[in-house]
Amino acid sequence: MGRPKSYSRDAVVEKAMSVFWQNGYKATSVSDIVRETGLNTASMYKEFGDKEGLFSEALHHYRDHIIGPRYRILIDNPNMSGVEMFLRNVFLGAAKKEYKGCLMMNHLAQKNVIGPDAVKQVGAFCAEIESLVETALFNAQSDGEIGPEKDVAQLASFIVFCVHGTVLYGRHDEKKHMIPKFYDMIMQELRS
Amino acid sequence: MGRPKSYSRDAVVEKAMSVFWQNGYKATSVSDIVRETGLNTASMYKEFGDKEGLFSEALHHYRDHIIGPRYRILIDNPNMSGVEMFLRNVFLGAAKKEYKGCLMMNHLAQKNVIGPDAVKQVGAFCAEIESLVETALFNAQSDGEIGPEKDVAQLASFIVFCVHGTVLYGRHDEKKHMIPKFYDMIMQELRS
DNA sequence: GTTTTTTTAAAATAAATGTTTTAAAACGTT
DNA sequence: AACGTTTTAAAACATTTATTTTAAAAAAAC
Repeated sequence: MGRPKSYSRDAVVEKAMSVFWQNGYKATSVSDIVRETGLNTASMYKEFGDKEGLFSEALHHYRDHIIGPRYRILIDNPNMSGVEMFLRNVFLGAAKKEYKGCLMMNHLAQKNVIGPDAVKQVGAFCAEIESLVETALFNAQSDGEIGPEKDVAQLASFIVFCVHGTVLYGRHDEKKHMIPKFYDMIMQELRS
Repeated sequence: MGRPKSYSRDAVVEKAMSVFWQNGYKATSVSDIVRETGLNTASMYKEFGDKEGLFSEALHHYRDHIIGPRYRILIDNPNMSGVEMFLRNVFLGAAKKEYKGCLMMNHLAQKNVIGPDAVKQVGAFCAEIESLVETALFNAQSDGEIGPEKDVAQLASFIVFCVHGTVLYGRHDEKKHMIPKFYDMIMQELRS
């Protein structure tokens, strides 16, 4: 049934994700993408509809393959030790990341530049991760691992902010020394 | 001699800075700028040469009017109390900022998108503020206000990272609760 | 081997964007 | 009021960018 594709959809999406991650949506042209991925322009439109469709796939890929696995540990362990493992993993992993920041968070302030679908996707993602952390903290509170007087929702957003806004967003990756400090700070805050 | 300008250069630069700050260099078109500033296209090219020239002026304005005054306190007091006043000022001021992040830091990872002059400007700015903090910390060390065993250069970059990467970069401005926490964390780190 | 289906390469189109030009309007100077 | 200079408005131009079209190439199905 027809000529087979000469490209791998997954490989294209992954490469496109890298480019979008590196430059941002608006600063990435379709030409950039076809150059970097080797994908043919027509094939790109056939496969993804338009530039935003590909960006949307890139966001999915990011969620499923880059950030998702990091949160997996928190899904499997929605409790204090899950939070601790999650943070240790993220804070240590931050040093070896290729690109800077969180692809989603990087586009959070660009609602007028990325399309409405992407805006929704980013919003849903933020709500999702915050909820994950919140649930784990809530359970930790039930288990008596963090004080009953703590504002769990507030702590959750604080943690998400630190993780995505600062550590994943480590533009200054040469300054790795701050990473264990943030880890200590958060754990101290949780335990105090 | 000749028709006087109907615009104020300063007002134009300030408005342009806002737009660049809000959208980023690449996602801001010259049309956006002339619409927002009311400046005539030809006047813009006469006055600033090209888009990058205007961006460069915007960076200068940001440095001189937005960030500069924040660091003034550190220039006038290159010592421990200067650091403390500076941090308090920045951390409290962060809540009321109109736009998100540091205009310079926002473009740090966009070396291929902004022109070479702007890249230099951003680099110089980063070196400059780091040096300011470092000098103050060095003096604080001489004064015996922070321990002699502290790595002052490391602390300086940590502080700059926190201030610009996190607090000024407060995309999540609804989560203001973390601001005093960062302040406490840094002061505690300095004093411990 | 012909047909059928789909990909691909390259050119074509259309819109946005950066920049320049042209001529008219505005103002100070004489 | 005429002159010289500069701004301004609008159109023109060139380039980039997103998207579509066209026809040739490639492989599967019959």
